[in-house]
Parts: sequence; C-alpha cells; structure tokens
Amino acid sequence: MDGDVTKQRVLESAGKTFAEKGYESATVREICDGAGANIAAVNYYFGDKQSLYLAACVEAQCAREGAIPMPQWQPDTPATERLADFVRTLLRRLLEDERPAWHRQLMLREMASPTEACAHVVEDYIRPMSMVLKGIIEELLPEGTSEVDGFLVGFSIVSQCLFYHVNQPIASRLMGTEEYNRLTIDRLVAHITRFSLAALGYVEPLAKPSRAAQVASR
Amino acid sequence: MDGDVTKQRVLESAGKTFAEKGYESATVREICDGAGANIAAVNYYFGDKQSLYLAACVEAQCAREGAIPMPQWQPDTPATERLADFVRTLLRRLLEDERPAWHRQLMLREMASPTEACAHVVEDYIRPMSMVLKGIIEELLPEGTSEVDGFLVGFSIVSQCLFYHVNQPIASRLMGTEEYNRLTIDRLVAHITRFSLAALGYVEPLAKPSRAAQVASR
DNA sequence: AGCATATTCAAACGTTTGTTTGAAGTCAAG
DNA sequence: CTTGACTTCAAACAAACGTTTGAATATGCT
Repeated sequence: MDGDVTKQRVLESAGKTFAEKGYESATVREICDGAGANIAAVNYYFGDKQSLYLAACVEAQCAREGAIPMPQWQPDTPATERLADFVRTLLRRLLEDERPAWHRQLMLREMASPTEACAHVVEDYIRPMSMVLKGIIEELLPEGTSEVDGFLVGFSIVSQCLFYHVNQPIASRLMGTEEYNRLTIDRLVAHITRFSLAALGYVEPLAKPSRAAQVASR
Repeated sequence: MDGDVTKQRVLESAGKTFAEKGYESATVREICDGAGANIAAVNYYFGDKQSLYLAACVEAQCAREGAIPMPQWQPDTPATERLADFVRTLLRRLLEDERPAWHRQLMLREMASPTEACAHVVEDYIRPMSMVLKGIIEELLPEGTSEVDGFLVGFSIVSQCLFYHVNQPIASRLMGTEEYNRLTIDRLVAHITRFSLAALGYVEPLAKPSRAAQVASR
C-alpha cells in the first residue's frame, strides 16, 4: 500500500510547480510528471486542482513554521536582543535554502495576489508573528506612543526583511549577482537590526554627521 | 479611421485585465470585451498576446514616470531634503490613486514573478531611480563606506516604501482597515524619512532610551 | 488460493485557450 | 460611382487544459 507515498510525492511536486509557475501556468500533467504519477492521481487523492493547491499552501506554511520556530526568550531578555532574534527568524523563514525551497515562493505568490482560499494565512501565520513583534516594539518605544506609530515602526522593520524575499531578482540585478550572492543571512540580520535600533536610538547611528549638517536638515 | 483609438482602448483594457488577473488568467476575449473590440483586434494590432502584454508594461511604466517625475534639485539642496523628496516621489508612484489605477498592480506583478519579456523594466525604470538614491546616500554616509553597505542602506529605505505597495492587503488586515485607510502619503513620507534619517544620525531617534538600556543592549 | 479493496493506468471527454481566416464593412481619394 | 487601403467582424482552427472513465494491476485479508 504505497498510496500515501505517491500522495505525498504529488503534494511536493505540486508545491514546487505552483511556486515556480503560479496557479494557472502550472498544469496537472506537469505536476504528476514531476511526481512520477499518473494524471488521475490529482483527482484520486485531492479531488481537483484547486484543492491540491490549497493542500500545498497548508503544507508549506506548516512545514515552514515547524522548521524555524520563534525562539523562547527568558523573561529578562532585553528587547533589543529579542528584536535581533526576531529579524533572524523572519529572514531565515523567508530566505533560507531549506530542503523544500519552494515553500517561500508559494507563500510569496499568495501575498502578492491573495487567493480567497488562502486568506487565513494572514490570521494563522502572519498575525502571531505580528504579535511577537508588537510586544518587542512596545518595550522599545516610549510609553504613550500611539498604536499607529507602533505599527509604522513594525512595518519599517518587517519590510526590510521582506525586501530580500520579494525583490530578490531585482536587488540581485541591481547590485550585481556576484556581490548579491555574498550577502549572508548573518550579514542582513546585522544590518537590519543595526539600522532599526539606530533609528530607535538604541545603538550608534550609521553616520555621525557634523553638528552643522544636523542643524541644516531641520 | 478610428483604428488608433481601438488600439488604445485594447491596450488600456489589457493593462487593467492583466493587472487584475495576471498574465495567464486574463483571456484575450475578456480584454477585447472590455475594450468593446473584436477578438481579432489583438492579433491585428499587436500580433499576439505576449506582445500585447509587453506593450501594456511599457505603457504603464512610461505613464507612471511621466505623471510623477523626480524633482530637479538645486545644487545646494541638502541630501536630507532630497531624501525626503525621493521617498515622496517613490511613494506617490507606488500608491497614488492616479486615473489608471492598474499601472502599479501590473508593475508589482512583474516584480513578484518577473517575465523574461519585462526584464528591461529594471534597467529602464528601476536603475535610474537607484542611481538618484545612490547619489543621496553617498552624501549622507561617511566617506570610505563600502559600496555594499551603501546598497544595504538604500534597500532599507526603498523597502519601507515598497511594503505599503506589495503588502497592502496584509498590512490593511493587520492594523485594521479603518486605521490603515487613514494613512496618508504625507504621513508615510514623514515616518519613513524620519526613521531612516534617525538610523543615519541626522535627526533625533524615535525613542530616547536611558543610558542604562543603551549599555545593556551592547 | 480466492475474494475484496486500494491504487494505477491509458484513453477519451467536453471546454476553453490563443490564433487564424476570409468575408463584410468603412472611408477618403480619383 | 469606383477603386483601394484600412479596419472590423463572426466563425472556425488546432492545441492544451482539467476532469472523468473503466479496465488493469497491486495489495491485504480469510
């Protein structure tokens, strides 16, 4: 009874193909070929193409969350350190070349043009991360900061991480493929946390302009 | 001889439809229906679907660039002010509800999953903006800063702008639709420039932690 | 072994896709 | 009015799509 193994192979091939080509361009025949299965396997195991797509989405997000969990901090861990850990976790989830490299592509595609079927990805996957970041930011910002300003700071931090995920091809072409490929996750974590913590005033700014330039910019 | 007007109508309908549905899902029948033209109009004026898509991309980027040009600065304009202008121009190009609202969607789709046909969008559209930003950043950062570090800072700034474009549905759902819709472009410009200039040390940081917290975070 | 269930397979189904065709229509110049 | 180039149209094209079918094969149980 090797039915379950073919089902799994189809699911994996589906995720890979959907991520690469998108929902419409990926054909059932191509998926089944990639899985070494018959065309009817999709109908037999998943019903139809759309259900297969949904299953691939769920699989991707579960695998991703399990593979790179949020760290469990000690109660006395300073917020600055937790921010660095958060950035690292997010970047790893987005960029790391895990065994199934298509997970991130598939999730990205959903973010760019959200299918109604996968709308709950936000609630199940994004919201929890958002709450963690919110806790960190509230501790870093002065009391009495409005909720909107908190969100804006959160967006500023998260967006820097998402950039290297969404605009990988563009960024790569812009700064040169060689140079771009030398950017390790550690390097990005260091830059983003330093940039953000400097903006909040917790580390030295990246530049130290003369007092004159500082005044002129007001 | 109203041939050119139908061609234009097809082009506009194509842009709208491609942006809304994506390349594969948008059918030439739907596009021609939207333009009130016959199905053969695509072949007659553009050759085939792919050429029509390319034409729509070019049209979108030209219209966008012409509608919201980069400001021409006086030679003595300080870099901090130019950065604010740059952020505003970029945000307006990305977010402003211009008459043809589909331009940005189409360009976004290309960035998310670049077609080989539209690869030169990077060279023609992104590269010039990148050079402008590079000039600003080089003036803000201390001399001797490596080119890679310059790119990283540029990415940090641009990514904050792109975020509200790419992840509009997610951000909206996250902070609540009401609150999100109250975010004006001016508000975003103010936040992003302040956050970035604070990171570089040109304005006061968003938070002023106690000396103790600052030391503890090292 | 023999039966029953689960899985695989090749073939065909009806639709829809992008594209092509050739005739019909439009309009200005001779 | 006739000509000729330009534009529109309905109809049809082959190809590819997702899906279904029914028989063939494998597997597990008594």
